[in-house]
Amino acid sequence: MSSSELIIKLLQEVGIKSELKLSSVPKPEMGDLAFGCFDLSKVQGKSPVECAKELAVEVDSHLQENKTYKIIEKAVAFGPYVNFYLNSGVVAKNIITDIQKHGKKYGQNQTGKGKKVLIEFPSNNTHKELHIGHLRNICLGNALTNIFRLNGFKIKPINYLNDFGAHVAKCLWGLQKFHKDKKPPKGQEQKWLGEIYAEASIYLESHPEEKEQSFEIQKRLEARDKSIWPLFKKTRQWSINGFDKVFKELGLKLDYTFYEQDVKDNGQKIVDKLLKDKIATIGDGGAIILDLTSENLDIALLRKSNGAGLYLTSDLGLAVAKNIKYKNISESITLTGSEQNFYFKQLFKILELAGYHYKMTHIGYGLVMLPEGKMSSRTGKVILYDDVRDLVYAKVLEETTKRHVDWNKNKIADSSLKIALAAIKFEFLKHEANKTIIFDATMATKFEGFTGPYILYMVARINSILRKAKMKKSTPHFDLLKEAEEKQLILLLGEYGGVIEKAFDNYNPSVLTKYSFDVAQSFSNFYAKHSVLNNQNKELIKARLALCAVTKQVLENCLSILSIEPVDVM
RNA sequence: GGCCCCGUAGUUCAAUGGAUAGAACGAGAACCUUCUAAGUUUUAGAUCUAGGUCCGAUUCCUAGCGGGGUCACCA
Repeated sequence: MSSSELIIKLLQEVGIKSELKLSSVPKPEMGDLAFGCFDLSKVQGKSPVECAKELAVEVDSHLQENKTYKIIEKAVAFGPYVNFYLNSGVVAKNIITDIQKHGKKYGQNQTGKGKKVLIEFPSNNTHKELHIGHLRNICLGNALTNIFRLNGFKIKPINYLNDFGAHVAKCLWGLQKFHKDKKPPKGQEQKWLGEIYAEASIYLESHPEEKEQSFEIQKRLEARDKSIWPLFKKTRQWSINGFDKVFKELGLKLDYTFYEQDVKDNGQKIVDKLLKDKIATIGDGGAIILDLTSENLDIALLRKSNGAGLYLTSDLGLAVAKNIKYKNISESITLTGSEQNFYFKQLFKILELAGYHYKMTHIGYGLVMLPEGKMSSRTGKVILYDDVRDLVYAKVLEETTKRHVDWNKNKIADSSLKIALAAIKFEFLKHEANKTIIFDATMATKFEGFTGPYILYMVARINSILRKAKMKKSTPHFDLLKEAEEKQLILLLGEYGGVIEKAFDNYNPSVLTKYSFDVAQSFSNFYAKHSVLNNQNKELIKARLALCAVTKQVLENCLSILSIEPVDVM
């Protein structure tokens, strides 16, 4: 039983019936856990301060009589709160042995046992660039996948590659018009296509009279016409190969990938059915629409007047495909930028009207903006993932080379890449999901303070201590861990399970970046004030080594959720 | 204009309706004969405005101001 569960039990025993929630305490000298007497004051009709005073006395005397609560030392009233002081030794023993026992599985729960969840991301487009918006998407998706898994869900990360829309036609049109006999640089095929797409897109904006040619290509594409199909297949594969490389680098492991060209026709069938059932109607100019104004969702366009499908058409087909591939889905999550929030409200409503009733969740994360404004491929103001990685990597490489003159080139490169990816991922995960990020390159190349490298550095320092310690493993005397910094660190390690639940409840991995930083900082405080190895007391060294090892375990668990790989030395 | 999201130190971000609003970067001042200075200590510095609900509001409600997104043949 955890210390907070025990306190709740204790409060129940003295007859508290209101909702029992404990909170943390602002300063360590004021105790370790607090119970606010606000609800109680309403029930008893006294002021919260008065209630706390009486309750503290009652609880404290109950404590002294009852020997089952040796983890709780005393209860003291502070204003409207009753604060509980925990016994350092018992707390240390409980938490440290719990972490030692469960290791990588420490803090997991079974909330989602038996439930199958799909999470769909990054849902990017072939023939287009991969920019830092996609990077945020992948970082969030990876972390959410891990968070769901730790909460007991069976979660399947799936991708939906949009390989069949107008963007493909635009790119192929540009390729034929401006680059007909050119070959892409080797290994850069995907990037090359993305550049051509941007070029064609900009060109067509200022030459609308030529748009017809791109529509023409799209028609041939949808008809799988022989004049365009081989070029489509070849370039599509370039994109897919390019994405796979990035996905692998970022640690994204997909369970399955759906392609728009495979699902679009099924989407058209659903539109036909909705029309037949008189749910959808024919609107202005002969397009097929669905009036959702009564739901405050305006009008959704299901099929163009020329018969061609839209993004929405394909998304209906995707739902069909998902339910064929995966049975008994309890929840389907889609992760996109927040500019699609409205679109997904419409889509989910239409799917409901079409007879789909599992839980559908759209997570719309905030846009990634540049200090000078919104990213836009039309004006060429886009920061590509590759460029950010190269920039951060170059900076880490410089630092690592300076610090480790004795390392060989491969070791420096390998370590630098891991640190660079840690810096990037952490940077993109530390903001709350629904908030806009203003991406500043100078911030991303700083590796101090609330950053990924700071966490890795603490893990590396712990590794260094553990390497130097040559002690036999034995059960330490946890009573020896009584310094304030030790106690604070241990209590923080005990909160890990609750943090995983919170991240899950809010679909928000940022609480984990914050928590891992708190743990790393708390360890750093301990490290600065107390030496682990330079000590007369062998038993104290053993106990502190155990604390170091479990701190490392919790930090590595956090990093693993964030899909960040630690380094042994840095 | 309708709808959605956001407004907190110079900057980037925290804070289940609760104790003195926390960090990081930047600026100023310290600390490497001491387990890795990518570290630690320390000084200055903030809740957009006006109402309301509440014992108590950064948090909830209303209005306004400011920023972003979105609103049928785009993805």
